[in-house]
Amino acid sequence: MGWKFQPSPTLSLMAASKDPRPCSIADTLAVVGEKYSLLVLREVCLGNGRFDQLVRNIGAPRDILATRLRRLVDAGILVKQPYSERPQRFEYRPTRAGLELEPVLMTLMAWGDRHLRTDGDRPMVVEHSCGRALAPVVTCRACGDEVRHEDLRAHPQAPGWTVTGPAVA
Amino acid sequence: MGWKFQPSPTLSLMAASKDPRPCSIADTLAVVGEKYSLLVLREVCLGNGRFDQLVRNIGAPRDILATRLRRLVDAGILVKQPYSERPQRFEYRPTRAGLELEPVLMTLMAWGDRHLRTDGDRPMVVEHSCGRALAPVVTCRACGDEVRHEDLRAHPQAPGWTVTGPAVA
DNA sequence: ACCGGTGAGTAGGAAATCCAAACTCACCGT
DNA sequence: ACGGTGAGTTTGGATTTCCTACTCACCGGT
Repeated sequence: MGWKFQPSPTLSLMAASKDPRPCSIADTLAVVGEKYSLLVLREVCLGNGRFDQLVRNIGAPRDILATRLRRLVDAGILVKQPYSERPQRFEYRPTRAGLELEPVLMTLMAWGDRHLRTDGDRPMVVEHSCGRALAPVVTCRACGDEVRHEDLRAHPQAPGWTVTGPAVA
Repeated sequence: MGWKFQPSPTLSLMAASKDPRPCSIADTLAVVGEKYSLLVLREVCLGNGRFDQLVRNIGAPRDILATRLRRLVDAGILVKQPYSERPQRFEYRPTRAGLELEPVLMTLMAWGDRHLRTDGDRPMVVEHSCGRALAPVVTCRACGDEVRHEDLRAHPQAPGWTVTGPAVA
């Protein structure tokens, strides 16, 4: 992508460059929305954090991958840890903030499983500690109910928003 | 972005072009991972589905937006509905599949609110029908528990995967 | 000491995308 | 007739991406 960020961007600077609205979705995508970034996170969460592993597993060009890794480290989503001195070798690992993006990955995976695989074959099953295959559901922390579009109403807290009201095809 | 898709891609064709692994995360990102796509979905879920509204609210170039809209319609995430004949005017609305991506948006928003806004001011609050501000949590459908990294184990169902095992910084 | 191999990148130019502004086309209101 | 709106398309230049090759540091075997 190129979610527009400056040469030497403090995190706060680059986030709000183009989107006319203040929005945490846009800001988050400015950090992890570029091509490959979320796939990097997928690999790193699986424990495959070495540069060449990432190149092989993601299929990204090495230079782009290097750029993405720098960015994710800058954003506090990954850390670069040495796993061997002499020869110096590094491994990228998720920080706590990085791990908190894992639910996004799970939700994306679930959507893809449901809507993109008519054959019904999941290429990957994630097992939850309860013993079952994970089927992630987004719920409301307050009431515990599954979040459905009809139950949501948006309340802009800052100028720049117009909300016409929900409508579904 | 450019998540690599061919000139005249049937949905199934373009998904699996470069990623060496079969993966529903990658496949889903191939559909909605390009720049602006998820912001389009944000707007459309808010009911702001007209072309010029989208241009203004997202800040995307008109040609790119046109491309994204075509793609999202092709993918069955949006539909283009006339809201006036003579003059012909259209509005994009989410399909059911599109709405099922809303949890992804909520999760991204929550992450941004928590990690990108040190001031603590949310630019937008979504109210749930239970009366509280929505704090989305991803849970396991089977047991209802919140999904945490430590509780997950990946089981590849297809060749191409290596899972080193979880590790956190 | 030499040879080949691995990990982690960097360099350089071609190819694809993105962007902004201008342009189109159909219609409407006055 | 004139200006304005909605929904795009065109154009040409600025950025990004992509691909291949190269580097640099080190290791292990002979």
